[in-house]
Amino acid sequence: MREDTSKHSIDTRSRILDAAEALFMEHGFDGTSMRLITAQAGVNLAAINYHFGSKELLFQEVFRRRLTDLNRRRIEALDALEAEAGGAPLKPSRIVEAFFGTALRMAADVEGGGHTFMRLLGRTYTEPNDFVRQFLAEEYAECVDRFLAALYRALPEVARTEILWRFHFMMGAMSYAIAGTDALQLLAGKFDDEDPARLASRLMSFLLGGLRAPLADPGPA
Amino acid sequence: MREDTSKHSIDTRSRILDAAEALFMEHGFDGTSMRLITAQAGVNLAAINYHFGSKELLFQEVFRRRLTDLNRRRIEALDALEAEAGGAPLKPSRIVEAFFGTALRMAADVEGGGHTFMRLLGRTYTEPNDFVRQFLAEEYAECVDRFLAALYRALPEVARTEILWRFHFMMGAMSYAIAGTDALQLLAGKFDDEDPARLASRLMSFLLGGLRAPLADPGPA
DNA sequence: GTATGATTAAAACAGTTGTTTGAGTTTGTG
DNA sequence: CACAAACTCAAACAACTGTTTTAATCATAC
Repeated sequence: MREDTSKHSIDTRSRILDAAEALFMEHGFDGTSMRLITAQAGVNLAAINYHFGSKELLFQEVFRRRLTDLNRRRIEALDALEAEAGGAPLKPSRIVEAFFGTALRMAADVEGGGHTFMRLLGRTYTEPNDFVRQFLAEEYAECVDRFLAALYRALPEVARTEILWRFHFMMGAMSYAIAGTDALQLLAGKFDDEDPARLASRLMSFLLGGLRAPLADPGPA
Repeated sequence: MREDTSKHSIDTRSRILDAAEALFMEHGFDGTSMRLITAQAGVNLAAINYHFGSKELLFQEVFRRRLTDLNRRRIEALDALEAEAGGAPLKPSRIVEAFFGTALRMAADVEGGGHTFMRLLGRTYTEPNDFVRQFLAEEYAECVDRFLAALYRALPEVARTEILWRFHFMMGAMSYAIAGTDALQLLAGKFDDEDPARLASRLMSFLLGGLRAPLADPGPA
């Protein structure tokens, strides 16, 4: 519950956060018990409720400590693009790169924990828990609004609904790509080595291809 | 545990399966209790263990009764394509249409339960439970092998690793698109009405755009 | 050193989990 | 009708859930 205090406790806090991040990623929210987290972190069971208040609040803190950073960096990248363009509309591919490239760079950081977190994030997009969805939506709101506005301006001739859908599809491809590479080995066998580093460039060209694809036939009304 | 028997029990069985399908979709495997399922199905708590053996086996049966059908239809569509081509290599877009279009048509069937199931399936790709992943991988193996082989033959000049990745990305975009339309409202507000019917054509043109995108720069080795 | 507050520790809390039991009811067959 | 199998039911099982409590330990300022 405390904000932050002596060095004694900040160690316990971050040990809990690290263990929780890895375990939530592996087993989901409902599948991860407090006893599992505290055992892996090497702290007492009551420490979670003492430091975070509840399991839900711990979960939110696991996200907040990284997601705030991620979305801030995304917005900074967009700011830089707009400053560079000086009022002129941006290239859609640059916008997409700013949003997804930033995330993919975080996912490539294995030692710092960014990789684990991005896998957790990818899975959490489809988490069934209500409070998780609402929390994520709030945490994303500002960043998504900024990027959608930029895309609307960059593609004035395209219906906004279509841009929304494409953005949605791109989110899905990225989430799944990050969350699923070593999770569900549906395409078993052939993925293994050397690849994670090149995931970013592969995914990015796929996303841009999808973004640039001709709009679908509206079909029979 | 029984294979199938009197009309008394097949009603109980399918009532359980229907309730479980909807609840697993809404709350996930760990988040759905047996008491919740049996209450919604209007049957006794012990009925699940009696008819299916365990919660895990019920979960698998929820998938098997629809997934077997889906993948069989996919393979039939591919068979039809190959018969029509008579030995000539297929157009990649036709292959992709056979795989994803079949799924999207199932997802468009709201009354028959296909919609609910496909949303469940989309979420389950990133389910953290071990037995779920292994079960899905087995259930998909034959179908995925057939379609990958077809894509390899249709795109002989493209490295197989690249095809694998693109297939992976396409799976992600579709899963997320189906599972997430009314789940995580990250792109809140603007999706609502009239759209679900046109999801298929929108997604398909996005997927094909991604599939046709120029290959990524291999980058620094 | 002693007092003060922050942190940790072990134990217990009430509630929920999936599963099993054993008696009851229904169903189909001779 | 009688018999046996299939099925349903309420109750209980032990194990586990997140949380709280109470006492012990630690760090720090006076």
